[in-house]
Amino acid sequence: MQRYNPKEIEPKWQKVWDETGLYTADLQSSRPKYIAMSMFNYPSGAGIHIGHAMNYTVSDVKARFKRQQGFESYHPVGWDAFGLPAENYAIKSGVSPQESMATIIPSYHKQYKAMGWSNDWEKEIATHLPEYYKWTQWIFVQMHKHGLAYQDSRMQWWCPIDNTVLANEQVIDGKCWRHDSPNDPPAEKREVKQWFFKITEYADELLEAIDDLDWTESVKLAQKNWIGKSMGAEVEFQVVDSESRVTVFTTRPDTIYGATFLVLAPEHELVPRITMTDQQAAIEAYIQKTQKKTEVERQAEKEKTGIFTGAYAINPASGQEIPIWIADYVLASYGTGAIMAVPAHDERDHEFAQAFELPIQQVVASYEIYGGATAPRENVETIQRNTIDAIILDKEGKVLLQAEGEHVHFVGGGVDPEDKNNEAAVRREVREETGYINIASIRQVAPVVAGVQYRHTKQKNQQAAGGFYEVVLENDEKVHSEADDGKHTLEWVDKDKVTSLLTWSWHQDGWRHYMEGGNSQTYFGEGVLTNSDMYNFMPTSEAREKIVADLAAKGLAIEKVNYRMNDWSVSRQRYWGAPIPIIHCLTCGPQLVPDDQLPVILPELKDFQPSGDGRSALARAKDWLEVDCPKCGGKAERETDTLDTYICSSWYFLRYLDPHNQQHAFNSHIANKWMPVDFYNGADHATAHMLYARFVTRFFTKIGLLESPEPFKEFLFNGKVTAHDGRMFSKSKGNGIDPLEIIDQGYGADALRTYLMFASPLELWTRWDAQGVPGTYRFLSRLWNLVQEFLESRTTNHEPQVQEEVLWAVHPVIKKVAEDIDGNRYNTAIAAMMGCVNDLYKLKEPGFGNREVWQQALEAMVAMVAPFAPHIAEELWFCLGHSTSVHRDSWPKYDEKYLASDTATVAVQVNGKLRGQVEVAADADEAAVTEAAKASENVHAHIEGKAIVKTIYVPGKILNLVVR
RNA sequence: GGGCGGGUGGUGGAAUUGGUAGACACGCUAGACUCAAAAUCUUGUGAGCAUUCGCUCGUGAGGGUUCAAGUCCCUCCCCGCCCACCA
Repeated sequence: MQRYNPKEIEPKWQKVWDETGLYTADLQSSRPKYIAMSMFNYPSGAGIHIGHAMNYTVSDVKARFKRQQGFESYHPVGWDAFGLPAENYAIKSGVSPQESMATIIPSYHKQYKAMGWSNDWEKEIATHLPEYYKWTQWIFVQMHKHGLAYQDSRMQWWCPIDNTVLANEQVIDGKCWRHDSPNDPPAEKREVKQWFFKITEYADELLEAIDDLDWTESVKLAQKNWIGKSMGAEVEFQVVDSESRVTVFTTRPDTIYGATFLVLAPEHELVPRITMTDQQAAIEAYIQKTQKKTEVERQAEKEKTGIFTGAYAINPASGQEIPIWIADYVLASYGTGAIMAVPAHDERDHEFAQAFELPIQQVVASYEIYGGATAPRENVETIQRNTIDAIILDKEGKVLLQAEGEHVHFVGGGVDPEDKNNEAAVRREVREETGYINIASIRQVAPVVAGVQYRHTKQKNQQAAGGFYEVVLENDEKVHSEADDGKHTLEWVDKDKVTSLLTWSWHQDGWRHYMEGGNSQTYFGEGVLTNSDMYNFMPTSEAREKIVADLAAKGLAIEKVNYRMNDWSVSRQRYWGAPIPIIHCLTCGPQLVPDDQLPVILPELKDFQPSGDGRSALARAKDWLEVDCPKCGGKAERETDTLDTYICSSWYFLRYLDPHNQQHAFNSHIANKWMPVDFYNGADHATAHMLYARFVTRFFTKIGLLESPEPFKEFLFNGKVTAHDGRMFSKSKGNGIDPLEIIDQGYGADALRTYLMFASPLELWTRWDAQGVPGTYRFLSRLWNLVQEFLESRTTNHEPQVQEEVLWAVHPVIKKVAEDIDGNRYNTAIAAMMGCVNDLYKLKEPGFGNREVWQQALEAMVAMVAPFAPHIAEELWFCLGHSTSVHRDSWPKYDEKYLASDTATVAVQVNGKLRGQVEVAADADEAAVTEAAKASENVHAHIEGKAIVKTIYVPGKILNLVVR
C-alpha cells in the first residue's frame, strides 16, 4: 500500500490546477457568485510568514467550500506594492522599488501556490503598475471634481526619520508607526500643505450603516468610536472689555451654570489677542513648552498644566465673569479648540480646578423619587426648595440623629431667603432643631442630591435639593429648641449604628458618601439641575435642549454635532506611491491633470531619498517635474506628493472584478453582480482601511458607478498567530515560523493548513504548537490509509443492510461540517471529521463488506476535507474513481433518514445526579422511559424506599426522577 | 480612565444556548509490530476514594434562582485586546 506522501502529491496537483486554470472564475457565469478574500498583501523580501498562512487559508477554505457547493467562487490575488518599506529598502540598497518588486512578486507566486491557495492568477493585480495606479489617480480626480478633495495647510504629524508626514493613525503612542522602538525619536508636528479627502462629509452615513453589517462586533464598535459622533452645542462667551468672543463646544450644555472658567488650547487663535500684557511672557513660555512636549510626555504626566491669560469672559447663562485659561489638555484639533470648564461635572476640569484652586460649582444633582409613605401624590401642588442636612458630631465622634414619627434622619431643613449662604443655613437649622450653638467646623461632605416626596405637614409635594454638611460641635452648650417643645426627639448614636437606623434612602446614600470620604462636589452622572436659576429641578436631558434653545434665541448658541474623525489626509511626501495628478501653475493655481493624460507615470530614479525640504525625491526629477499648465499653457510644475497607499487598498476589490479594463476603473455591470464582497477577513486594519474602503465604495455609489454602498458583506476579524510563549513572532527575536519550511519538512501544506484552522476558533489568537502540524498530518494519513485499504480490499457483500452504520456515522457529519464552515467554526468542523474517521476505523473491522456504502462514505469524507486539505483530497478523489476535480461541485448531500436514530440513549438522573443510562426507542413516552429507568440496577438502588415526587423527561435526552 | 472579549484537565480547545462537562487534538501511560528506533496500530488518561457494581468533588472566588447551572441573576478577583485629556 502506498503511504501518504505530501511531498509527491502536492506539487503534482498544484501543477495540474495551474495548467487547467481550475480556479479561474468566470465573472459572467450564470451560477450564483461568491467572492471570498483576505486583506491585501504587502510584498516584502521576507516572503510569507505564518500570519499570511493563517489569513489566506481562512478565505481560501471559504472560497473552496462555496466552489464545491456549486457557486462561481472567486478567490482573488494581488499586491499592495506601494509604500514605505520598499522605498526605505531602495534608499539603503540603491535597488529601485520597481526592480525589487519585479523579483519579490514572482517569489510570492511560488509560495502562494505551495500553500495550495485557490487563487485566480489570471486576474492578479499590483498597485504599483501604471495600469492600476492610473485608476487610483482617476479616483483622486473624481474626488476633486465632486468637491471632496481639497488642499489645506495643517499641523501634521511628521516623522523625523522618514522626513514625511504621518496620518493620525500612523502615530502610535506619539511615535511613527514604523519607528516605535524606545530609541526612536517621537513624531513631531509641522505645518504642511496637504491634500485631503472630505470623508467627514460621509461620517453620518458611515456611522448609521454600521449596525446592519455582518462584521465581527468589536470591529463595528471600533469603527463607531473612530467616527466618534457627539451631539452637543457651540456656545459663545463674550470676552470682557473686548470685541472677541470665545466659541466652545460642549456635549453638556445643561451644566453651563457650573462653567466657572474657560480653557483654550495653546494653539487657539484668540490666545494672542486676549492675553493681558503682564501675562504675555509667561504665556509664550508655556506655549513653547507644550509644543516641544511630545504626545508620550503628555500622556505620561497626568497632572494638568496651564496658565491664566488675565482675561475674563461672561458666562452667557449665569452672567458671571469667569477667568480664561490656557491648558494643553484641551486639544486644538477637536471641536473649537476651546471648552467651558465645569469642574463639578467633568473629571478633567475637576483635576484642573483643584490644581489651580479655581471655583467648583455643582449644578447637577442625582435625583430620586422617594417611595413608601412619602411618595409624591398626583394632583397636588409641587413646591421646590433647597435644603441642607447636617451630620452633627460631638467631640467623641458620636452622631446626632433626629426621630420624627417612624422616620429617623439627620437634622436638616430648608434654606430660607435670609440665609446668605448654605453655611448660615446650617447654623440656623442646627440651632433651631437642636439648640446647639457652638460649632467648631462646617464642611460639605457629599454632592447635592435632589428628590421629590410628599410632605404631610404641608400637604404638598416637595422637590428638594440638598447637600450634606459635616457639623462638628465645639461643646454641648445649647439654647431652647424645637426638640424641647417635643416636636421630635434627638439621640446620639455610634457611627456603626447610623446606617441601620436611617429610614430615608437618600440620607443613607449621603452617609455612605461621607463615610467613604467621597469627593464633596463632583457628580458625573445624569440627574436634575440645581443652582441654575429657572432651570432648577429640570432633568439634565431636557435642560440640554432647553438651555441651548434659550441661548440660541439670543444668538449665543447653536446645536452642533462633532466628529472625532478628521478628513483623510492623502498626501505623502514620498517617492514610492501614485503621483497626485495635479499640476501647479503660477497663474492658474493647482490644476487637475486631464483624464486623457492619466496615468501620471512615476519616473524611474536612482536616488530615492526625500529631498529634505519636506518634498519627495520627485522634486529632483526635473524632466518630469516641469510641464506646461493644462489651462494656460504656461510654465508649471507637477505635484510632488504621492497618494497615501490606503487609497490603493480602498478600491482594489473593485479592480479584482475587472483587472484589465483599459477604459474604466471597473465595469459597473460586473461589479453590480459581484459586489459586495461576500467574505472578507484579516487580523489588522480594523479601523482606517475598512473605513476608507467603505467611504470610497459609497462615493462610487453616489456618482452612479455602483449599486452596493458597502464593500464587505461579511467581515471576520481573525486572530493572529503568536509564539508558544504568547509573544509576537518577529524577525528581531528570531522566533519566526516559516510555513514553507514546515511544508518541506514533509508534513505538507495540507497538514499545515488544517492545523491552522483547527488549533482554535478563528477569532481567537493562536499560540504556535510545534506538535500541532504532526497531529493533523496523522489525521490526514489515517484518512489516506482508510481509502487505500478500501481500494485494496476484495470483500463484498450484496445485502444492502450490511454496514449501514457507516452512513449513520457520515451523514450527521456532512450536515455539521457545512453548518460549521458557514458559521466560521472551522475548528469544530475539523474535529467532527476527525471523529468520523475514528468511527470509520472501528466500522471497517469486519472488512469493507458493503462497497457501495463505503464508496459513498469515503467520497463524502474526501470532499469535506477538500477545503482544508485540497491536495490529498484531489488525489484520493481520483483514486476513488473520479475523473474530474473534487474542487468543483462535489459537496456531499446528507439524507435526513441517517440523522436521527430510532433508538436513543437517555441519561437517567435521580435528584439531578446522573445514575445510569437506558436505551429506549426514540419515540418512547415518559412512562415507558421511566419504567426502563426503574429497571436499571443503579437507578433502582437510588430510588428504593423513596417516593418519586416529580419526573422531568426531556425526550431522547434526560430523565430526572425527583425523590424524597 | 473608557469600551470589548475571556477565565473549563498537564496543554489547545468542545459543550446543540438551562439538560450526561471535558468532544476533537496535543502530551503522557501501557501494550502490539521491530534486533532496535522511528512510523503505525490498540489501550488508558479531570481529581480523590473504592480498584468490583460504584461513590464524592469538580468549569476563577462567594452567594442565589431551578428538578437540573460552565450556561441565568447578584457580589468580588484575575487576564487579554482595542481606544484613550475628543469637552
